Amino acid sequence: MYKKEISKAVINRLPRYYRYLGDLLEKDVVRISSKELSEKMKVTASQIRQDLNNFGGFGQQGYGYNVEYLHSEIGKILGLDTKYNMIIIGAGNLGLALANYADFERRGFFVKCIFDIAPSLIGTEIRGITVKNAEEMENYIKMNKVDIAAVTVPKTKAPSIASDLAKWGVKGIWNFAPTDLNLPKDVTVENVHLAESLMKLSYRLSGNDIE
Amino acid sequence: MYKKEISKAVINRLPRYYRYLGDLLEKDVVRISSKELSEKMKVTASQIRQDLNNFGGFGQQGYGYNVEYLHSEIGKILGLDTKYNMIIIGAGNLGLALANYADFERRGFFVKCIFDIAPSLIGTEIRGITVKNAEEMENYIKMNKVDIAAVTVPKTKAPSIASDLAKWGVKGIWNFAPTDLNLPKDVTVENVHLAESLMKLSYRLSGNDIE
DNA sequence: TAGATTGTTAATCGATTAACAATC
DNA sequence: TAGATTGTTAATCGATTAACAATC
Repeated sequence: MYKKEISKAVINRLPRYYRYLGDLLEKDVVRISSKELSEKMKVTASQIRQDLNNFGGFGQQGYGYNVEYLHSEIGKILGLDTKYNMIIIGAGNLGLALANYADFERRGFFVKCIFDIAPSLIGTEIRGITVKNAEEMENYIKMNKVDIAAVTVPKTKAPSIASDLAKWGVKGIWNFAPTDLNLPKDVTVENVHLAESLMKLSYRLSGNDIE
Repeated sequence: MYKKEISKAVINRLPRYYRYLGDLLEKDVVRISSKELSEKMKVTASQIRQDLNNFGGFGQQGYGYNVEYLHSEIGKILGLDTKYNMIIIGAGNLGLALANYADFERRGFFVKCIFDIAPSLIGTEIRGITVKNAEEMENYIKMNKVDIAAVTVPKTKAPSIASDLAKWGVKGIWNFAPTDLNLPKDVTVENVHLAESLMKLSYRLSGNDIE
């Protein structure tokens, strides 16, 4: 079956729709029109309808969208109906921050363990998640299903660790190191480049932005 | 003087150019052509030249670009020739991770202090940065120049804290809370939505992506 | 000078918005 | 039924790529 390729711009917006619909759900809102949602989200109603119709007709003429249904459907599109096993490489503050963020579990992302090389950290525990010796990583990955590895190691170490992860079968890399990872194309890399985010803020503060 | 508005897509790419040029600089590369750079970065040479020419002609026909000069010019465009005073709101793991990331200082972002409400954290120190009582925040901001506030507090508290920050004169908010902040338009908000980043990864892993 | 590579214009491609017929 | 709002096509807008004259 031919599947029309969905543009990256659309995908990037889906999590935000999901978040707004989740918030509405919590407020027990039952239905919402693209117009109302567009006003809350500060986008055009047209864009919302276009985006959603990439995946199917989730609404009803004259009524709008059922919040709970749409929320759940977008969740499925995003793959949030699946459980993912995640490991964290690097038990620095960032690694620990991710391990501590219990909210990921609510979305189906389960942190199974953390790997580090520092003897002082190995064996410690955080929210029941053990810090293991990085030397055990290969074996662990081969013996357990690991869907996602969050890489929070220094820039210099990230590329080789990522290659290893890919070699050992990890298909999803959540990369926090300030470098690009060139991996086989069956491996998905999602980057979080904090320094670059801060530079964008800096640009807009600096007055080089529209005056 | 009329200044052509620079598209957001271009701005988003600048930090990445800056990073690649910084890496080249460290390797003592003196010159680079748009073609070579495009191959490294996996973009088109045309795009690089278009992007740069939004800001002026940094290159030289027949030669290419001087790495050091271009790096420095992009740094200026991004406002990295300025010093920014930053505070962090929330001394959780994420707040501490940011405080610990000394690399920001190299780019001109100086973390002056952290604010929290937990008595157990107040008064502690990290890399010489003190955790202060959140009640002192208003006074601190009014007495000191604070350019950027990194908000790493829970979703429920973020909007009101951000409003306060704006009211007290902070013009740059680096928001890590999973919510949108609606602030006066003279306040710049840069969001880091980790959960949304993870959902994008999930989407691509889930097989809803192009098969 | 000849070769290389930019800066820039023109062509293409894709994404967003507008409009409206379909229909609940 | 009449009104509302979707799904979808068409129009517009913007961003990317291609091409090439300018020039180092």
